Amino acid sequence: MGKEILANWREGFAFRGNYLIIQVAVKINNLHRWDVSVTEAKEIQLKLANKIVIADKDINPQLIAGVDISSPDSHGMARGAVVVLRYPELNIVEVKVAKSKVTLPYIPGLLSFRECPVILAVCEMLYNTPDIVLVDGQGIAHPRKLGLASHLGLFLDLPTIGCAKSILCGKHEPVEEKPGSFAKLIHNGQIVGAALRTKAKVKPIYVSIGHKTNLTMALNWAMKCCRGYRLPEPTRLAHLAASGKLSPEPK
DNA sequence: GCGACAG
DNA sequence: ATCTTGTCGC
Repeated sequence: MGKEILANWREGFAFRGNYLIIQVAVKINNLHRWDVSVTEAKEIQLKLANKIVIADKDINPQLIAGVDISSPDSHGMARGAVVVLRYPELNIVEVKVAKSKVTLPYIPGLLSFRECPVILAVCEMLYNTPDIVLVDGQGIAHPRKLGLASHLGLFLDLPTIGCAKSILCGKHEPVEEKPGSFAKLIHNGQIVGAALRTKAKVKPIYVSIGHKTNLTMALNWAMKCCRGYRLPEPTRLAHLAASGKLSPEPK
């Protein structure tokens, strides 16, 4: 691994095209040897979190994307998927799927180091540039304010929204049953996101700012991308694509 | 010290 | 994330 690349990663300026060779190091019970300790990875997150931009104005998206990765197979290969939909119809404009080697184990709080390379690799294949990207994971609703959606947003330099299926940190009051209802997610006395009821009688999803968005936008666009399922179409379809259940060709 | 813990 | 069939309800 080039020191330059690592240095750039540390500063949050890893170059597009080079991120695949970035190896972020994590040492876990002496089972693995990596290049950066857990402590260092957390310090990197704190630095990157300072670069997150909160949008002051909304946007009128024409293209909304969703990203996800499959769980790695026995060889550590995972499929990354990105689906681009046209808004408001939500019809498929582009689907890309690509396999990458996953090098890090899953560690709560460090998910982005595991998934970013896979997702960035597939996003590099995109012909279209989405206006917003919905991500299957937290944004700033994270112990160090740098969930997958935020980390990805910095690398893509695009507005991102975290749409997680469960809580990483924070608490909230019960959410009304009516779709569109939400309850603020509070962590350390701060509003870090919200539990959003996307569908009646189904558990809420957890929405938070990724990058270049704000909570109002995040809730609004996540909700407007829902079509009768618990998950918004972009991440729902990306999940299907990653698990090989959606043709990697435009319909 | 103990539990919690995105995917 | 994953192991897993049918089934109850809108």
